[in-house]
Amino acid sequence: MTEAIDILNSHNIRPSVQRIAILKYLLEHRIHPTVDDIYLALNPTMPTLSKTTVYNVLRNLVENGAVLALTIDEKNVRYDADISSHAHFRCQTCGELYDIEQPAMSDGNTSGFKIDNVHVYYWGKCPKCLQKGTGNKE
Amino acid sequence: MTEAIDILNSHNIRPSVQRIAILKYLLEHRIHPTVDDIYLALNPTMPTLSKTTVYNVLRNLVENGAVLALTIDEKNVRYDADISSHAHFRCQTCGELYDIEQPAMSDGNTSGFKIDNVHVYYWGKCPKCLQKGTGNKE
DNA sequence: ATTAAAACTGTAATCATTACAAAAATGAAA
DNA sequence: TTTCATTTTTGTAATGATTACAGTTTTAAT
Repeated sequence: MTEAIDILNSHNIRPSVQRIAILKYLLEHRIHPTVDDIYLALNPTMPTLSKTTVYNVLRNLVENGAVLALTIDEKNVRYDADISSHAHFRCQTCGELYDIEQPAMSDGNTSGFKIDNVHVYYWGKCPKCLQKGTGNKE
Repeated sequence: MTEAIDILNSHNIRPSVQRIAILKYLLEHRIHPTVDDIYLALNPTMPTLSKTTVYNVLRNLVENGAVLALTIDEKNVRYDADISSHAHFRCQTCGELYDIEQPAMSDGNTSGFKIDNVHVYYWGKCPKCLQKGTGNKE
């Protein structure tokens, strides 16, 4: 499909081969990958791809609002092609990063500030890990 | 004041000279400083302080919930001794980091997740920069 | 005073990210 | 379809924050 190309065009980013491949990967793998994840995933089919290009392309995508950069992980930045309004949850037990519903909050103009962007990060225990740790006792 | 000592004790962190100094600095300078800010500020009066100690102490404080680690700045982690519920705003024009009111949001148990912690990061234009850029015209 | 545990220090290593300059690709004009 | 300017990509080297580690100092209890 040409969804990646459409997105690039609509954000005024010229659809080069590398940009298409990286955005396409993000669109098809909603796992909030790191730069390394993306590079390692594309490398087999695109051996000439440079990791610098992955960094460059992602910065471009983020600056133009086509992709989100998540700093919920203390080690690496993670990337998300889903730019719709949603929050992120990091399980402190298993480390998994979830998309969760964005809570309703007073947006717009918070006491004199012009707000362009919001990120909501949650930490806690995910349903799977909650179940495991439920021995009924305490 | 012994506020720093009280906080350390209440979080079961032994109040060493370095821990008191670092937490005290955070309490008295609500500027969300970086590790370097803290190290450079304390160094003149504490020449033997090691930057590694600043890292160690801050990790300890954060792990024990005495201090917040903010990842709103893409370069460095910033630290905040105000652990009450509040959000953070980063002005994309002047770079200033503001404390702002935490919006009311559905907390507690968001669809099966046990939530321990929330960070809300806003980006946009602060009141000062909004005024500067108001030429009335468009 | 003795001693074991905890905390601190300085240096070296790690690792993500960026700078940079050369090479390649692109696209418009002739 | 050549020419040329611009954009993009690439690989290497540099940067800079953070961590690992091992030795030293401090602490607190006996």
